[in-house]
Amino acid sequence: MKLVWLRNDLRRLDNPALFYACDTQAGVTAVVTLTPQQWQLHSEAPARLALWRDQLIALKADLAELNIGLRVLQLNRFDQVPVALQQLATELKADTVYFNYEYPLNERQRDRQVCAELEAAGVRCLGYHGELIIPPGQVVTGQGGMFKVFTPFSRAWRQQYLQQLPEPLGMPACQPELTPSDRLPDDLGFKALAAALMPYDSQRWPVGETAVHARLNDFIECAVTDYASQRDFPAVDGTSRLSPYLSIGALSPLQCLQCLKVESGSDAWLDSIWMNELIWREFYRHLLVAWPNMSRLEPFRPEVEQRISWQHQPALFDAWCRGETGYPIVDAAMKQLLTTGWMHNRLRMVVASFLTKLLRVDWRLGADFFMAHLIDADFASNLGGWQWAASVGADAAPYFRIFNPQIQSEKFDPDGDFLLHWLPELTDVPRRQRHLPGAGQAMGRPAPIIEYKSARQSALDDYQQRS
DNA sequence: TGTAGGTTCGG
DNA sequence: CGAACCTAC
Repeated sequence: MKLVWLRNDLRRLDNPALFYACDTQAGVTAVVTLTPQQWQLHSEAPARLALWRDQLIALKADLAELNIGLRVLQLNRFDQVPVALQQLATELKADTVYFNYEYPLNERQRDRQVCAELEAAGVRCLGYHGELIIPPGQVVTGQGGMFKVFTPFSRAWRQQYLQQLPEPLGMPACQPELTPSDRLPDDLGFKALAAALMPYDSQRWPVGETAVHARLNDFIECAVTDYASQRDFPAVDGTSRLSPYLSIGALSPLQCLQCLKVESGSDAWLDSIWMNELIWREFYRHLLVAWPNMSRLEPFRPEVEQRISWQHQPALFDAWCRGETGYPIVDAAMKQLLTTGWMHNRLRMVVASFLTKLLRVDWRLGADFFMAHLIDADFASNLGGWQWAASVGADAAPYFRIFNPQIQSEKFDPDGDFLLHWLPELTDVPRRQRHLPGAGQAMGRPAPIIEYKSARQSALDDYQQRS
């Protein structure tokens, strides 16, 4: 018997752990570990957990077609996982546990402890890099170190990719006999965890193999060519909207790239801007592995952060969290996040720049807030993005890159469609004035919590200061 | 994956 | 007077 420990890899196709477990036809049981207390410590977003649950429910049925049963271990913290898995392996007489690596420090430590426990009990542990296209450590500089800048990393990454030409794995082999699942209600026992979950728009984020692959194909066939011109407009559905699926592993990045490559029918996919987004994801994961302090919330460039005096003003942070800064584009973006669990990528940059540069609130608070709310929350990409915005990351934005919320709004939501959708109070404000800080105050919108010009100047003075 | 403030050029 | 371009932050 083989055990497959599923985590954020809820898919049958191109799942190395699952594929190789099924290879031997020795009988396979899948297992998940529920650790609500750990989720809380990690600020796991309730919408993301609900998506994960629903994808797991769909996957359970798909696994049954391969004669693979599902066991659910109800635990609390990571430190309870080793013994629980060892006991299950013993009960099922499993000789091997398969899983796909996760890269944050706590997860890696958990996996090390699990493997130690299992191996002490005579059970083999096999890990795979199913979450990445190219495994960590395989894209390095001439000196053998990790790239600190994206562009050369991207060049080396493409070279590596063309050399190896990895192909996604197919459907795992069907097992001789259905292994028994836990007897669980239809919701797999998640009812007890209701407090940790939040409903999300299941029309926008359908789960299950068919729906997820339909979404991928639809994007690649219809939208990827317009991606470069459309992706920056929050009122337009111009992004792939695949990130939640990548986050829970309903899709692998290799499947995304393969789909792009096959559909393009030429070498055009090599120039696709969208491919860059997949490579950014690889970049930040490689970085997380090469540099453990990233998991500990250390900035990549402490010498820059040292110059910054974070303002500890809870009232300002709270106003940002609630979407009541008085800056329409910032507030509309935050309301989109609070209501739907998702925020358009351009707006993530706008609100992150606003929080770190204009309010000068520590980027860690923003990063934690995003983790707690985003349906596509991703530890590595989130840290990378926030450090980028705060100018303390690898290949960070220059410190003087400060977004002007009003200009961003006028440029990327020229008709104010996005603003109106989330801030209907602005309906009667003349079109041109909707972008202004303080717009709609007569209709109950908040006054601006900071004055842009002076806040920008303070940030410049702060970041610029010689040490 | 920026902005401000300048200059130049054409209508 | 605005668009286009340049440069420092």
